[in-house]
Amino acid sequence: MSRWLKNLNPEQREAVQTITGPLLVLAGAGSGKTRVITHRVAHMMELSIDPQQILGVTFTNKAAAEMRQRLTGMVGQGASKVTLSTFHSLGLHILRAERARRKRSGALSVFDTGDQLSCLRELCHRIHLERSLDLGSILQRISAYKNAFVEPGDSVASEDPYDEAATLLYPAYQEQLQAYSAVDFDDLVCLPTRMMEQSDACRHRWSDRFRHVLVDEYQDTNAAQLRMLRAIAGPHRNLCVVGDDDQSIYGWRGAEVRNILRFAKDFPGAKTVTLGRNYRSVGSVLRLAGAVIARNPERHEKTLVAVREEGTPVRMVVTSDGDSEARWIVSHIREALAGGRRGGDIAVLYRSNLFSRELESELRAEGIPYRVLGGTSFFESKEVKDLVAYLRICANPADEISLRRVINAPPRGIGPRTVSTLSDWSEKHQTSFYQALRQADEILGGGRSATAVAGFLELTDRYRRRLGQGSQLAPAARAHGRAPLRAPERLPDVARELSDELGLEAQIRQTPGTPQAADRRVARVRGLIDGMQSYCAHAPRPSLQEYLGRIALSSNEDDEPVGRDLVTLSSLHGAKGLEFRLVLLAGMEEGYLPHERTINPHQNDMEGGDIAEERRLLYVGITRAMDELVLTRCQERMLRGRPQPRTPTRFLDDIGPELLQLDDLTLPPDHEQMQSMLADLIARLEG
DNA sequence: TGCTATGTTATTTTT
DNA sequence: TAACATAGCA
Repeated sequence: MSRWLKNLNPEQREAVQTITGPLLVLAGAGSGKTRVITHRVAHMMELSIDPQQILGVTFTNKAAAEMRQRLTGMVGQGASKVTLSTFHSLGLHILRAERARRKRSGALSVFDTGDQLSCLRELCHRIHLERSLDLGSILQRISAYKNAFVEPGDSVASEDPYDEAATLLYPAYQEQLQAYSAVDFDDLVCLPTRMMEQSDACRHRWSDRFRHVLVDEYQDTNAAQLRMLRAIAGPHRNLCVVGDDDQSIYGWRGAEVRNILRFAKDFPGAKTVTLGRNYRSVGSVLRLAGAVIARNPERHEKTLVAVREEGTPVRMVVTSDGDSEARWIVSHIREALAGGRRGGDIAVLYRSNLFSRELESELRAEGIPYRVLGGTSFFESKEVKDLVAYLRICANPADEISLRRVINAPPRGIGPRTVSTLSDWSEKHQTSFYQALRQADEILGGGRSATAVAGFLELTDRYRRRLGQGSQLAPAARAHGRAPLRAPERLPDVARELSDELGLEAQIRQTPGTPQAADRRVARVRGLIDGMQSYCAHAPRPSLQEYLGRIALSSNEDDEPVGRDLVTLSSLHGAKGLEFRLVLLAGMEEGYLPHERTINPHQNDMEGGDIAEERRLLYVGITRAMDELVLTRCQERMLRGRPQPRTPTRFLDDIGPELLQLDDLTLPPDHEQMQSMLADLIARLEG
């Protein structure tokens, strides 16, 4: 027997052993999902399957890195031959490879949401579209069109003003991206998929390259991702997907629970393996989870069986207001720490990141070290984006969004007037904004701003050359061998000098705000450069192109060191895939879970709120707990500066005292409690 | 050009 | 309440 089949339960072994044909692994929370994936890959390698032909797809870099680490621990360096990547970096890889084949080697900018919004804002401005429309809602619709493979220009019949705006803007937006040599996150999945669907040769290149495909968190895939998988795995059908429909919490982002519910229909002959034993949580936690999720319709029917002991009962603690709730949570954490629990074993989870503030100040006051998952990402901070924009301009001068972003940052006398003159000219002459900058002198008729533009171009040209990015701008020179490219200098050195020349740090210190805030921002700039340093040290063939693609697709938590003693604060979404000895779920109230906006959706929200998804969110939260779970809620909470009465979440209606031990701190203590308090007091006085 | 005053609006956010 | 954006003013 292959050594990777030992120490697995029968279902896990079944999943690991099934290596050909479509396979659906329904992996309930805590049922050893990652174990199955890594063992399955190791087992395949044991059977002499070429690791280079194995592809593992995840949603986050973190998950991919974790999987790589576990696999390396099992099979050693052979693990590095397996492709473990996110959907988006896989898409970028395919896109680049296919473009290289077609001799289109120019750079690509990867637009994040901020870049997309800037692009849309510019378009709306240009066509004088009503400014009152919320751009995010339009973008959401464009994203939905893309993922449904609606072509730009296809009409979508709808009366909804947002649908109309999106239909109008979608073609213009897509044209704009093309002109910028840019792709957005959706394109990273859709464009390679379309290439594979339209060309048998292309499709077979990739399905031959990856003859075994595994997908993690399949319940979170959207329609385009399904099509991508179909293209790659269609020919050989060696597709194993792992997921749990009960943990689908990204429907609002286009994830289709349907994908996992209908896997057997999409891939006929698929085998299904259900992992139903939970190794994570004590019985009391698991029974509550089961009771909560059982009331959702449309799911793969399954009951998780506890392997562990019953444990202590789950508590519901009720306090009078938000303040006392936060205080109670922190005091409970303090007790747990005093009782020997490590900070790293404790998490407080909440529906909305807003909640972290109250907890943070309370934790700080108590001197308890913590970390906050989520929030604004490192790469979304202004100072980092600015410096990155310069690098993006070096790699891709067509990237108008980056050009506009920093053309006057730091201020160099190129105001909005100048920018719009140049922009109008480029539009009128059907050329790029960059070309307009090149001809600024004639367009503006000389003058101060023309000189400033020339200075800006001189600066970016100089750094572009230093980074060895000049080739696409001067192909002729290269062909004649007249200007041999100097070996590019090291990226971090150049970036540091760029930052110095721009005076970024001095500028940060000048902008209003506390000195600590300025310190943090300066530290982020330095952190960015340090990141380049370590990228250049570790990447096999470092390049500016690759580096930019990487940071565009990376989140802040990717290589964050995890302190063993830090209490974790996280949104329920951010906690998926994690586990903690002690979990506190805060704000178990109507309007908060389910969220107000799910109960009463805005009229510009794309689809009605999905209450079932909110229930799954609670389920995800509950199932993070290993040993102890405490739910909290309060009776009145400050909302938008006003105190609001709060009622308990509907998801815990009819859940009996055998599942949930109610602890209402707003009631006067009863006789028994009074006695124990007195006993405590006496003991303390005597001790 | 840059600052201040005022108004507006509050999810979740793997990439 | 607090953060952010925009408008209007100096």
